[in-house]
Amino acid sequence: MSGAIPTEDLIKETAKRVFFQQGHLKATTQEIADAAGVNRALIHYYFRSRNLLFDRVLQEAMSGFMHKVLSVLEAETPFQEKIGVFIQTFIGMSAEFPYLQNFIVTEMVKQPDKMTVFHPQHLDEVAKKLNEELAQEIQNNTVAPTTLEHFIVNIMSLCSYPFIAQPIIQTIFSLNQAAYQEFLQERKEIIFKIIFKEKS
Amino acid sequence: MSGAIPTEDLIKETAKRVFFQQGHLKATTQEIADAAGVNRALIHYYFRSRNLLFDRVLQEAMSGFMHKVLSVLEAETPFQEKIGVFIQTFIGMSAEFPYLQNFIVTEMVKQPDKMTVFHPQHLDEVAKKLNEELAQEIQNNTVAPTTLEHFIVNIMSLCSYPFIAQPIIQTIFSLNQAAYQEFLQERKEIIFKIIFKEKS
DNA sequence: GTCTATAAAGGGATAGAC
DNA sequence: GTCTATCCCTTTATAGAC
Repeated sequence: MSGAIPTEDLIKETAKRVFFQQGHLKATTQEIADAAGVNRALIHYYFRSRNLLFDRVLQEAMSGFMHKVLSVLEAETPFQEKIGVFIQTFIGMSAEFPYLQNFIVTEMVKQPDKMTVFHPQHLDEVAKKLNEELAQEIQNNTVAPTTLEHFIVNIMSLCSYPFIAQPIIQTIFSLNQAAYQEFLQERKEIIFKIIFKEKS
Repeated sequence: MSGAIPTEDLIKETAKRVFFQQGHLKATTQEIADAAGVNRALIHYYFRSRNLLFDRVLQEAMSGFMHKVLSVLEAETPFQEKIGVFIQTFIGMSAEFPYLQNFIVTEMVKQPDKMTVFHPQHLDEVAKKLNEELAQEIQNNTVAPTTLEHFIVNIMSLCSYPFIAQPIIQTIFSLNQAAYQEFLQERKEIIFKIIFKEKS
């Protein structure tokens, strides 16, 4: 039937789920095959090896993430609004694939060559424009003096770390699953407020 | 000779180095033995299995980290100074074991029961005191209104993430190794400034 | 305590039938 | 395209000599 998902895509989507949603970094081909409801040999038929499947899935996830984030930063909206959407988007995507950030970091330590996706061609002109806008904010005294690098890293840190370190934070503050989800949502506003100074 | 390191400690220290400084999460018993300059069988003689070695080394690292951080927060110094030391300490320890945070998270996803170290007995009273001090800062308008949980998570995020995500950030901003070390040092001041509002 | 040799298990990969 | 059976390699773990 025409509505059925091709086996290749089924395997790929299942792998994404197992890796990035369940956080099962070391999932074997057998486990992925079981989760997809297919025979293990089919993974080798379509992807030749576990590594090639892994790399392709990770590559697609990384470039998808980067693409979405960049498109937000390229938008022709006021700076503060743009950063607000950036925070929303970053947290939203992380909520969908809670372990992706962790995977990226763990993997990129081993294969730094696979990271070109994080520095696309037009990044420099995007940065140039953001730099001008940031300078304006600093002049307006809505942002504490800083560089674009620190400014961006601050936001990424504040958005990303609570997902990466979820089990630790949950334990420290004795938050159950529901409370932690609530906590993460609260952060959208908290982060915006810490980044931009109240006008007084 | 009496100055020699006992083999058991040698293995343990070597494992710490391989795991948390070199970031070799999947290091085999053979690789650890080689790095320590001992025979592989000795690892099993002293620790019985790779898992037990791994767990003990991780446990010690985690409790050491938590202990040091808590002792800073318990100090009888002014709040802002205390938080300043906290930032310095957190970044300092992360610089010594750049991959520890990553290990903890990756591992704690699999064995959440091993995490009791992150919620020691006296944590609640420490939190109570910090809460009062934070309330005072908020009243003084030196900290934007927030909860202690978000306040602490903000600091941990800002300190920890740049280590965890080093390869990504380096790529995005085209920073070489030396530039990145400089960048990390700059953050000590940057983080303090973003946490505490300038008095005006 | 330290070594060598070997067992035992787990998982990736391929051949070949259907 | 999909399955079963099998091979092969890696790595952990143990037995036993020194």
